[in-house]
Amino acid sequence: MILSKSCEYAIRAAVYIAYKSHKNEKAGIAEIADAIGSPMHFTAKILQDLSRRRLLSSVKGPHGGFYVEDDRSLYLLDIIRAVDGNDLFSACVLGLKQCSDAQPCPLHEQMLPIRNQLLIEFGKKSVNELVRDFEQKKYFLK
Amino acid sequence: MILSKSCEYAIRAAVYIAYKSHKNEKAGIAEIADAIGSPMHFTAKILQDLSRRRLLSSVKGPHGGFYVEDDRSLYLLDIIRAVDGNDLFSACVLGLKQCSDAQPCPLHEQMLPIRNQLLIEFGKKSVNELVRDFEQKKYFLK
DNA sequence: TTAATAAAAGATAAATTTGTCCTTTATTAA
DNA sequence: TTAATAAAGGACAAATTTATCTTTTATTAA
Repeated sequence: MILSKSCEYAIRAAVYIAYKSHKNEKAGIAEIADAIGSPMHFTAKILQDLSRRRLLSSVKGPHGGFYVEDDRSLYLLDIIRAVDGNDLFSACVLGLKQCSDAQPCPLHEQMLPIRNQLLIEFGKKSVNELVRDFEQKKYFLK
Repeated sequence: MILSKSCEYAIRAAVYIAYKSHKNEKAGIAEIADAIGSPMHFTAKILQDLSRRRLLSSVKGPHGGFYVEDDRSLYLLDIIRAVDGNDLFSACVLGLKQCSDAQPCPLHEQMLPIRNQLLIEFGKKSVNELVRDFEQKKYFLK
């Protein structure tokens, strides 16, 4: 799998949160988990982590919840890196420690353009863009 | 990570086994694990599975070990599918169950060419090709 | 100021992946 | 035919990922 389950939840939750923020509403964790079909407490942990990393914002208490400051500057790549790290874009596909541009594994060259493409697609895809698609009911989050 | 650890071991082991087969020798599991820097018994399980699936061959007893019938017809894609399944090439990147060509997720279109590229690269890369590189000491297996 | 609310945090557990060890079975060579 | 060898198979354990539940802390509205 390209992304971990945590990362999938993170992205889907971020889209839903941004969607709510668009309507000037915050999203509670129960609502989020329900909306994206994910385990609530597990999702909470992930979002709390994204909150700590300032990719999302949150407030406690009544009328509290998660929200995004600016979904235009929140890109999938940021979420992926925060949750799964950078391995998808840098770790050797064969698991060889020595593998590098200088001492490449036999798949290194072939993987480069693929990884770049992943970087490009995830890097240019903003949460805002996904929200617009979602608002037009182009897809579901679960 | 693109491939599981099991799958990484599988590919590296297959290359080493094919390399030995090239020299008309069989490879024992202790030797293989040593050559590719992997946990021996764990690697054994993986290879036994590949053996059952006829991607590799093996014989027990003295002068036994693993070998390949024809490394020219053994492609990385076969190994990857045997070990990790087809999810890398088909499962929705956001983990959405409903996602399909007919009802695509917002990343579906962008992922298609990337997945195709992966299919192409893994599909055209034979173990034999990696063995030739390995014999020319172009890279190491650990 | 208090009660209600909701995220944060902590502890625990289930599931999966990865890794280890021991016994059994098949094969070979002597 | 026997002893040695090496894969096959089974049971178990560690590590990681995924998931659940409870308590604590911060915030808000009344």
